Amino acid sequence: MPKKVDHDERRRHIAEAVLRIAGRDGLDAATLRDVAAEAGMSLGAVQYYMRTKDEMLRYVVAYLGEQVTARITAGVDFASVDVRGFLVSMATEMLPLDDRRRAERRTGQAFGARAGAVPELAEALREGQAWLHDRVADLISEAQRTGQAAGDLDPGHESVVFLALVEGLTAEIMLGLRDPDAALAAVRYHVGRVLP
Amino acid sequence: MPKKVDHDERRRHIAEAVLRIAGRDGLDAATLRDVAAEAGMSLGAVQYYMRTKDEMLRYVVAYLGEQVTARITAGVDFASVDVRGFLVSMATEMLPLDDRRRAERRTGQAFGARAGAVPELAEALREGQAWLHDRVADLISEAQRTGQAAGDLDPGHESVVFLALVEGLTAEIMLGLRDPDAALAAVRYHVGRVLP
Amino acid sequence: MPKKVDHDERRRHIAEAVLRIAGRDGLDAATLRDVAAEAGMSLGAVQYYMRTKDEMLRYVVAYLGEQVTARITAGVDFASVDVRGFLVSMATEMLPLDDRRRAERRTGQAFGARAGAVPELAEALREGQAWLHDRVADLISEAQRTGQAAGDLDPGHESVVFLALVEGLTAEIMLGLRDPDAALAAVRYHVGRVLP
Amino acid sequence: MPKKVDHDERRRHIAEAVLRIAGRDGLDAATLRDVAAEAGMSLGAVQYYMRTKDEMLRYVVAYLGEQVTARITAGVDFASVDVRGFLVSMATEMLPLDDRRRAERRTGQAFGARAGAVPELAEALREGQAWLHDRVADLISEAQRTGQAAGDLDPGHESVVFLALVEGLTAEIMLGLRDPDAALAAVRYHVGRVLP
DNA sequence: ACTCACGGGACGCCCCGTTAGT
DNA sequence: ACTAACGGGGCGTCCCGTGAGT
Repeated sequence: MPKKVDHDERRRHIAEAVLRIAGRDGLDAATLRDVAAEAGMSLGAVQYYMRTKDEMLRYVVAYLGEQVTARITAGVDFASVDVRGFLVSMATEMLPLDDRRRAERRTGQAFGARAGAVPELAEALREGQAWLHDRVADLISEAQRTGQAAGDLDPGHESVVFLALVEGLTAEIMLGLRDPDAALAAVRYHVGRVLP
Repeated sequence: MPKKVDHDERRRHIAEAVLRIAGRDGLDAATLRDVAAEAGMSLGAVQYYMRTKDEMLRYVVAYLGEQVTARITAGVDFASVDVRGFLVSMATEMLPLDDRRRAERRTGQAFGARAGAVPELAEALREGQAWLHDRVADLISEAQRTGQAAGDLDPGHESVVFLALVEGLTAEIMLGLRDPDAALAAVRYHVGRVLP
Repeated sequence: MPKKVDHDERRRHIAEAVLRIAGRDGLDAATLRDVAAEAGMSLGAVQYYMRTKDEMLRYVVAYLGEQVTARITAGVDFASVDVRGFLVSMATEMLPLDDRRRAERRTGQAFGARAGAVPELAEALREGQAWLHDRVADLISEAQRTGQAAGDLDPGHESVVFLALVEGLTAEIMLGLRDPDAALAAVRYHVGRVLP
Repeated sequence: MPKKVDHDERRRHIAEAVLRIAGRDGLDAATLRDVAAEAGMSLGAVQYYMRTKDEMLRYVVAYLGEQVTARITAGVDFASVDVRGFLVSMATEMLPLDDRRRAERRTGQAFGARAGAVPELAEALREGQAWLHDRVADLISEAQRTGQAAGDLDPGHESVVFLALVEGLTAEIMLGLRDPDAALAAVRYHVGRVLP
């Protein structure tokens, strides 16, 4: 009976190490060697679980996607009747307001920049985004039915605008162009105007 | 004085080469050697004009900023009374709707991702953004004075929202999450609601 | 544990390659690539054992020191009562009288020249020299006790003079200013006058 | 009538710059660029006077030789009847007891180390050394005639020993193995024993 | 007499991937 | 399941020499 190891647990462990490094020094600094060191294992071991660096990166995007959607769906109550509050708390979950989320977003952006060269990386992101879009659009429709929103709103467009707004603010925060509080205020302002 | 050469012309020439490469294969592919090849000159020559890769990158960000602002200010009429049209055409200039702009934005995003690790790179980006913000806010105030916009709008917040929206849509287009026409439609929709 | 290799054996192997190159074409010619070629291994392998060129150089100085002291202590009998013979054979071991020793001294001098710019290199040299000094001084004291040397000799000064003499002759031989036989004759003459 | 320039004056100016750099950071740091900067002229100008780096180095050795012999012969009185005092003051002139001499010797040693690879560099050094040897030997013979020295001294050997001693002490001082005062004391001790 | 522009050739460092070996 | 040893390739930097141009 050989030493049994939970392969996926090891993989997640490695992914976390990547996230920590990428959040600290940028994704470029995530050398296999450094990842191994950060994960407290040998270079060979890392390569045993992820045969190549590219495979590791792909795993990390997938892992990242899971994490993020899990967090978003966990923090908010989709059945809520308070659509306004819902959207604001959703934005709160998505914006890089603490270190953990900063690291995630930082890594996410790095992947985004790299996605042009490695197209398959984008796939995972696409799915999550589409799912979110539908969620938000549904909610706005719901709000119209319950009278929380004006009837002439276009749920699809509003959803696009809302998500792009959060995305854009995220990017700006990451660059230090916008401070987190101002970003949150902008979200509240926008939501307030859409759903008075 | 011997063979006089327009240094800044050479620098721009190199920057264009960087932009071409980065737009095609990502900023990571912008090796000094490849840049030299793309620019049709020797590695030594490139380094004669940009002593260091970092210096080159800094030059490219600055150059990129100039280009973008130049394009925006050129395509639109600041004295225009049609604020709505103005904002839409501004967004049209900023979104990656053609190859040239795709390449620019791609590079811009890559710089953004790198700015976390090389903080000084962020500075140039910051300035451009601040300038844009003020421009947009001013215009909205103007629109309020001429009655094009409702008096209860907050120009500052609206400016933040508008720019973040464009930024976010840009990112989504780049990732293939959103198609360009949908993005443009979303902008039109948003502007239409703010300035009816 | 996999393919076990005697690390220190490999390091010595590399050091020997450095010595060969430095003895032939000067220490400046000891490029990592050339060292690898001379050692019959890949550049990557060399760097696996010496992470940095500086580390390599430091190892070589240490190795050189060991070699020289080993040779000196091996060739002579410290318990010998013939102090005169001892000093002469010591000088014989130190002077660059054959190719091997020429190479060693050549490298040693190169390190000396470099030690000004890289102070930490000097440390290893210092130790060896101090050790030699004490050895010689002790022996002269011993000679005084056994009546082989005049009582008014100052062992410390004599030791300094003796070692500097050998050092100086070495330098002169290396430059072709003095031929080896003349140097040896000068040593014999000097020792003969001090210990008649 | 073209701008007349004293070519040799310029060359000396450059050589001084080399000496300053080499004395400060080692001869390896004497890049053409750095030399030009140190000399306060353009890289092209330096290369106009010394077509190649090798030529520059050769000039510097020659210049160094002149300087050193000039200093030695200037500081001492060859006609002196006090041979003991003469030798001590000669050593005083040769040992690296102040910054200027340290720099000179440092450079000299660097050239020595390089002389193996560039044999022609050694030639200049050889001549000076031979001349010194004869001078010292003559003086010791003179001392024997005037009764200052024992008759059984071998002037040739004593000269070799004396010069090698100074040379060796110089090297040791440069490495920080010996402090200058101790070196001077050793010289005095040695001379005192040879010429009581 | 002096300069600018340029070419080309290293060099040290770093990193990834693979395989022989437990 | 995990590791040590290695190969090979590439990147940024630096530096020297040359020659066209005042």
